[in-house]
Amino acid sequence: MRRSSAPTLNDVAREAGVSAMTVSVVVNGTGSNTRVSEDTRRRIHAAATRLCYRPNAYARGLSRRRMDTIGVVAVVDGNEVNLYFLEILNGVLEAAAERGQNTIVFSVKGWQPEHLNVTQFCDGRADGMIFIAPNLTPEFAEALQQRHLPFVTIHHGSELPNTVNFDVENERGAYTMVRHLIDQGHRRILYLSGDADGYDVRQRLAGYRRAVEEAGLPFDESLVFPGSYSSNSGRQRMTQILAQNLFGPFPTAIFCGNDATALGVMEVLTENGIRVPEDVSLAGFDDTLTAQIITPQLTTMRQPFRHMGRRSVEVLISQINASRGDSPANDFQRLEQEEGAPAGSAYPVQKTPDIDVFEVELIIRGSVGRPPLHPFIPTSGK
Amino acid sequence: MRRSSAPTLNDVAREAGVSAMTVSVVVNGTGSNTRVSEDTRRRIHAAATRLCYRPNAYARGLSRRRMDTIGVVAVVDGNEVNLYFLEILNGVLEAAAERGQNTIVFSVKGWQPEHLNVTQFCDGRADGMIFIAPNLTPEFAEALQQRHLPFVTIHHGSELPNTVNFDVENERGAYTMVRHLIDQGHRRILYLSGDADGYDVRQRLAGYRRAVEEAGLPFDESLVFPGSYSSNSGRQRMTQILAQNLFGPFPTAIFCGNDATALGVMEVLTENGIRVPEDVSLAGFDDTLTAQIITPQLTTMRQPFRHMGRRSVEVLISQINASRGDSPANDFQRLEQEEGAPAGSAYPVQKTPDIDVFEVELIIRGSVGRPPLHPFIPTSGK
DNA sequence: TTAAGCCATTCAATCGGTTGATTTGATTTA
DNA sequence: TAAATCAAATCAACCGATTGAATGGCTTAA
Repeated sequence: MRRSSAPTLNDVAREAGVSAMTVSVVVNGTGSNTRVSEDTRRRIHAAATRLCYRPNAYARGLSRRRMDTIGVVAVVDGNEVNLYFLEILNGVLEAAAERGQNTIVFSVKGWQPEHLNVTQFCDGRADGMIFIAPNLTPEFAEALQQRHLPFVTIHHGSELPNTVNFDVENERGAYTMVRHLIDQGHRRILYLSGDADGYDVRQRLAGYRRAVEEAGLPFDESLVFPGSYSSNSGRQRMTQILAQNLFGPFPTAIFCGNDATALGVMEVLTENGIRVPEDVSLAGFDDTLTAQIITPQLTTMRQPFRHMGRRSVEVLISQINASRGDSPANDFQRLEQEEGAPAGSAYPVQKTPDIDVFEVELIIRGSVGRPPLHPFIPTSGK
Repeated sequence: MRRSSAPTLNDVAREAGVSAMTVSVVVNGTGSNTRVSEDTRRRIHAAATRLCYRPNAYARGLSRRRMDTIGVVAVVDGNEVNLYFLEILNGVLEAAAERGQNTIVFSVKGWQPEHLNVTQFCDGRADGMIFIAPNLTPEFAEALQQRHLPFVTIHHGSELPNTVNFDVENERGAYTMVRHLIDQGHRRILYLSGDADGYDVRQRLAGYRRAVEEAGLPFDESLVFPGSYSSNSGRQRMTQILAQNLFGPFPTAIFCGNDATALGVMEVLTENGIRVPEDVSLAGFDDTLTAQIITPQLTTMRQPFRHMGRRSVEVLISQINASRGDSPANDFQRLEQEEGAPAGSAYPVQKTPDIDVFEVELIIRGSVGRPPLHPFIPTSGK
């Protein structure tokens, strides 16, 4: 019984009156110089078009031992969507498509190490992996390396041996923001930080501290509230802070470790009739899309998410290429992306990228102003 | 030269001192009853664990002729990210993972029909496709069907032959919202609609009209502004409206065809010192995450995005199963998802889903209030 | 004792391609 | 005219699995 679905190499061969191998050669442009006569080539192309032939990606990948596919690990985690994940993913999708690479999204429930079974990424589906904001153990990284699966990380929490990680200037970012707040006249700056054992969290805290101390202000630990980088966490902590009036005079500015937190804080402030920035200034970190949507718009540090996604693809691909010794691309891929790069040059092959720390940019919007003459006094919930 | 990377079936077989076929049988639990002796089984499992064996997904897919993978088409389109896409994708990822299905995201630059090359989805990578908010021509759908590639659409713009489409009650949604506005006392309701030739756009407009006419108000076409469903479009049109003062008395309420538009409108209103909802009420449609983030929070119609994503996976899978006659799942998949469903029951196989129109829900928040006593009078830009 | 039956395992073909080596036949060179 | 050269196409093995049919050893019934 003939298969009902897609036409195969053999169907095309039959249709064109040649053998399957010839078709393969034509389709892939292998040794395109003189191997196949112009006439045959035309016949085959005609047959392929007539049958709407498309090579089976998996069969091809199997024999070539390369899938031209990169994997991205997505966290499916409760209900809160990580906005920045989408922005990075966008960059990844774009860059991958430009290079004729496919993208496959692996979904993982939560980033707890126990959920991260190395082998689930090692089934040949992807030539390499991008882990976004993961919580990988060194053992995990080692296991991947042992399986010869190239990978890069974005926003990885700590340093991993022999691993390319893309991150931003966390310390300088936080420093710059706090410096900005201080320049505006703020002296008591609350800091809603992230999970205490995160790498970036520590870096940003360090930036906060440096800015404060550099300005000759005391570093007051009671102004720092660790939590998680989510709007929920921001909401909870802010509520608690207002209710319990945990410290002396109310701060004139609140710096949040990321935008999501700031959004949660903003909600609570608004609910309590505390105006931003008249009563208290608010700053975030990330510049996710929502930052410019809320009112007032959020002053924040911009992370070049899309760019990071793109860059991680580039580096990953060169890593993949380095781990074998060949060049990519074939007729079909080329055909489908005429636009874009000249496509003549091979990809740069470089072991280690020169850039893996991206600059952040201070985005000044309406949520930060000068401190009020008389700092806000919460009506204690007590 | 031995391959450096992943161990294969043969490696395991050698390690366990049996043939590859036996390993295959053990690994897949095929005819698990009595075919393989307990002892051999144990030896094989041991060997597999020792070698960290994981079956190559593609080789397996090739011989099985099923990849256990569903494809989702993502639009990589300029800079504006479709928030709702992520929300649907989340549901898809979740539901797919629960069923041991993988998800592969295809990226397409824009939804113009000319970008939609049918064959790009027909390379065997996915067993079926989910198209989100596509602009598919009937020819395209037909081509897919001809290639026997099961697919479903979400928010498809028009009716396609023999195609399952998931959508929401567009007409009733718009009707309900406008009704709500009228109930609040509004009489002049501006409607910022979407692209005129969209299906849902027409439906929502119909709902708007019905509500207006049912209330005995005249349907005034000069109050309807078509555009695109983006925040940019909302910004532009609102700016224009304010500048040109295009109609008589300023409306007391603005209904936007989707949340993104409403966000753009909100920005412009705020910039111009027009207060929401004191001066004008504002309503959206979608209930994306941002709706509850902005201040004031947006009154909107909730679409069950995640649920739609989940449901589309279910239906797609049953369509895939129907298009062959078999049952899915294997040892590895089962092993990796112990939690979740009892996994005992087969998937329901049904040709046509009974539900493909989802209910929307009126979410009342702060952006809608009673109309002002004296409607706002814009200071004409002229 | 022999045929039948059952277990446990292996054979061999297949999925849809790729690729280095090889065949075929025509043309050129010695 | 035989040998060497070269273009055009094919052979056959392989990628890593799956699967229906076949094998061999052993037990049980006739």
